[in-house]
Amino acid sequence: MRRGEPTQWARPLLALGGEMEKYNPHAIEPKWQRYWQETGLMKAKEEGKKYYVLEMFPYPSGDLHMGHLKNYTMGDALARFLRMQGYSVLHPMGWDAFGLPAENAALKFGLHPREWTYQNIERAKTSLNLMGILYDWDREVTTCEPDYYRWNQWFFIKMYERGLVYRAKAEVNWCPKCQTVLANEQVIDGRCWRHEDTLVEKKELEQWYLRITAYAERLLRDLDKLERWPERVKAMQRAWIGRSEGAEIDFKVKDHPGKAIRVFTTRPDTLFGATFMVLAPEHPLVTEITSPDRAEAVRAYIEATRKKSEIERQVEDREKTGVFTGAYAINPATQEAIPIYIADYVLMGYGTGAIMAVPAHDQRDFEFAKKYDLPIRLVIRPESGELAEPLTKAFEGAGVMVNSGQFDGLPSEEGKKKVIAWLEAEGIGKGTVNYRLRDWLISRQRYWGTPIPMVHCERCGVVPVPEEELPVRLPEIKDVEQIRPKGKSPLEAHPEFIETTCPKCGGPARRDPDTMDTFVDSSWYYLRYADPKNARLPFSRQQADFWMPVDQYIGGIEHAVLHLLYSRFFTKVLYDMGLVGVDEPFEGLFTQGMVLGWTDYGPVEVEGERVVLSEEARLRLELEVRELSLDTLKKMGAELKPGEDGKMHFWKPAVMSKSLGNGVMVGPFVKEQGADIARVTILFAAPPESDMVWTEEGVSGAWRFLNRVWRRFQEDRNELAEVAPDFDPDGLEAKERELWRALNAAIKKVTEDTREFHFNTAIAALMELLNALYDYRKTRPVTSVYKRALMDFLRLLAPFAPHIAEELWRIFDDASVFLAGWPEYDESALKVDTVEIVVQVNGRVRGRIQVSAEASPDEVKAAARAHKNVQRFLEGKEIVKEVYVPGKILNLVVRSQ
RNA sequence: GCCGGGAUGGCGGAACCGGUAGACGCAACGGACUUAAAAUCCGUUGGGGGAGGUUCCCCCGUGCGGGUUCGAGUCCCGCUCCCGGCACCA
Repeated sequence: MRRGEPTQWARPLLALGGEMEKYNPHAIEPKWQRYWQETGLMKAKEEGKKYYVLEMFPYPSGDLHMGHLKNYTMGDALARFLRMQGYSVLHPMGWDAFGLPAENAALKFGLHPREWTYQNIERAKTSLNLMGILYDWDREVTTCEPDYYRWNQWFFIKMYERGLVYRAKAEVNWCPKCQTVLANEQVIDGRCWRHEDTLVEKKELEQWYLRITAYAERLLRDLDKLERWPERVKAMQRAWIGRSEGAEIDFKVKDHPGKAIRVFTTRPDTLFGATFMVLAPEHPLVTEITSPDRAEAVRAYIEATRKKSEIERQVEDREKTGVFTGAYAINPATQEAIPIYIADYVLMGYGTGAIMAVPAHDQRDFEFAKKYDLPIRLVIRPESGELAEPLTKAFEGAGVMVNSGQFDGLPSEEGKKKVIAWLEAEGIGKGTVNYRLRDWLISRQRYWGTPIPMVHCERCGVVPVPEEELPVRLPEIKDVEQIRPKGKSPLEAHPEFIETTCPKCGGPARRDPDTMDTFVDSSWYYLRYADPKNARLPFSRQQADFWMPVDQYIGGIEHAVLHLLYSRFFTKVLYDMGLVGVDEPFEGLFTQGMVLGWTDYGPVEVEGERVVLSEEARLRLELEVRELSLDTLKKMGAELKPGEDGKMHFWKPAVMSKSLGNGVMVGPFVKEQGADIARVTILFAAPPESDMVWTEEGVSGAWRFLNRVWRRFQEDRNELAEVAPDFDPDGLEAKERELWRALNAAIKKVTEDTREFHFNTAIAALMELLNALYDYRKTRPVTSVYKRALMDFLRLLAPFAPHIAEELWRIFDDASVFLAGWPEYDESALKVDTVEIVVQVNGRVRGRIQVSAEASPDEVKAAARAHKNVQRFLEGKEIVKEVYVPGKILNLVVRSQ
């Protein structure tokens, strides 16, 4: 029965009579967890061949569920595997401890954000330990500690000195829920990245920026170096950086001598077709050039634009609107006066905030021209054929230039270059590259973050805090009310913090009241792990050089253009500063799928083929309709199952989350089932990169597998003591040889699959080997090969189910299985005496023959022709071709005689 | 619209470089054990058909339509649908 109650997966452990010990994870797991910590199994040492395994560090949110643990489980399996292979492994963990939830919780419970954070860290750590996930805790990094955030401040000042930090007044994104500004990357579809339901507002504020745009080209270009990154993450970063090549062209404004408007275009070849110009309503020149008779209309339009949300402005297929400013620009190619409009389809945030409109060759301009009856001039014709005029839509493709004076007849690609050369010669434009990427706004009007180490002095202006005075500590709070967001920085309310003296002139000055975006914290934490206790520097070059880059980074896709872009930027800056020797932080990136849980969406009534949703179910599913067909239900991946009340409910897998209440919590699960079972369930259910549904059936499968492992060893325990695992592979009898081959095949498969992150197939290979071990023991006694196979099996199992492997390893050895090395396979053992050759006639399987592995092609062909069923298909035919793939297949191509 | 990734049994998924499609697991069914159930063990399981003493044979089958090849889940061309990202970006 699949039920909602928390004991759904409770199941009694194997109860067998007699002297055999039953598999009891609860009895063995805590013991080994303590043992690994005490013996320092995962202590990283700077010696030998290094491998840096890292999972994205979490925001500490307390008790963890299986959805949180997937990437840590994978990282742990990989780290243990590499450790056994003899690598010097760095596998650290830390906490992205600054941020809003701590403040919100503080306000809700009247608890200091620090206390709340540290309580959560303790609980999260407990969950990780319960799962047997091992870290080098000596390297733990917690970003809310002054020892850590002082280096955020240090980097900020260093970047300031290099011109990479600046303060600017601009229209910024404001989240009314967070009560703070956000960076561009943190606005998703016009909404706050933390609050899907909250539209971001625009505010004009003076804020701190990091000049990430200075690195746009390198951030884009170096993506090509990242061979072990998923294509889609690279695609997302490329799209975000948004490079486009074109030209900037100055258009003089008629009757405004000396005034010019610069536009950006990717199609300089269409310059002769520019019949009007459009400015973004926010463009700074708008008020200057607007003629008095148009002033009122222009003012009204600007006002209307400002009221529209970003969302409204971005809706596709919205009818173009705009107003004429009364001013004219001079097309530098044709010398024609062309009207200047303002329209909200031109955005101030891209290019120069102004465009030359070429209605014949840009669909947006075309629509605008149609609506306002502006001239449409064809300046590109297709390579072949003619365009029928009047046009019904813009021709945006490449072609040949026409109506373009001296450029007529040039192919448009070549024309672009020629027009740019002409513009440059005339001094009225130049070829440029434009990026969509904007500078990173890092000021936040919140308490729980890194104070910005800047001082505002009336006499000296903005002055950085001297290095030796770092860290600038957050002021202590006496009352949580002091951190309540009021639309400006809570730190403003702390005079003992704000009021200071100017480092330059010693006069009275004020500290900057904002804190940094927490993405600054996570942009370099992986470097701190290399040297976490350094009090002199963020990390030593030497230690960083030993461990960097991160060889395998594991995390969610949601950070594709947030954390992963910021971290690449930071690493490049640090590289330029000579602090690290690598300019890319993460050599390999793996984005894991999510964990879904079966979720009860509420009761339904079934009426024949139709399912009538209750109000509760309809609301929770966010559906408009009241009923569904059984077919639709199936397509949604949903099922009808009883809920806790015994009535029919609508169930569907959904991402595990606190709000849906569908998370399988680590603590209770491990207590009732065990950590190894949880680990195998997670790793076996689906390929690691895909989403997996956590099911009771999956748990049963893992439980049965580990139980079978346990029993195999327990049943043979006594006999195993009697034999040594040494033998001559050439002296084995048939059944032994088969087992020996199966063992070596498994070693090969598990080794390769684990290295390539195919944990599901690695575990499948272990299951196959276990089946072979059972099969062998049906008819044969405990022998040396068998013992060897059992020992190697445990070593192969250890990364995935470490506790049971460590426990059973004690049958053979007093030392840890993780110090026993990784088994190597013997290629010669994979050979078989006889092979099965598939015999095809005209590509269709007609028989299988057993031949010696050394059989010559002629022998195989003879044997194939002798095969009874094959003969049937050869009868009366002539063999015209024989294709033989040694050891695999023989295809006889025949034709009727 | 553009970009990226997919589509294989009842289900999750395997299949190296083009060479036995469906590994491994789940579910289901049949049997053994048991007073009974659970657990465990053994067997069957892509669809259809045929012969039959263990077993064997034929046809169809990897989203759809073509192609290349002795041979295609895999390569090529043209589609459909699904998931994700971007999207008035000049």
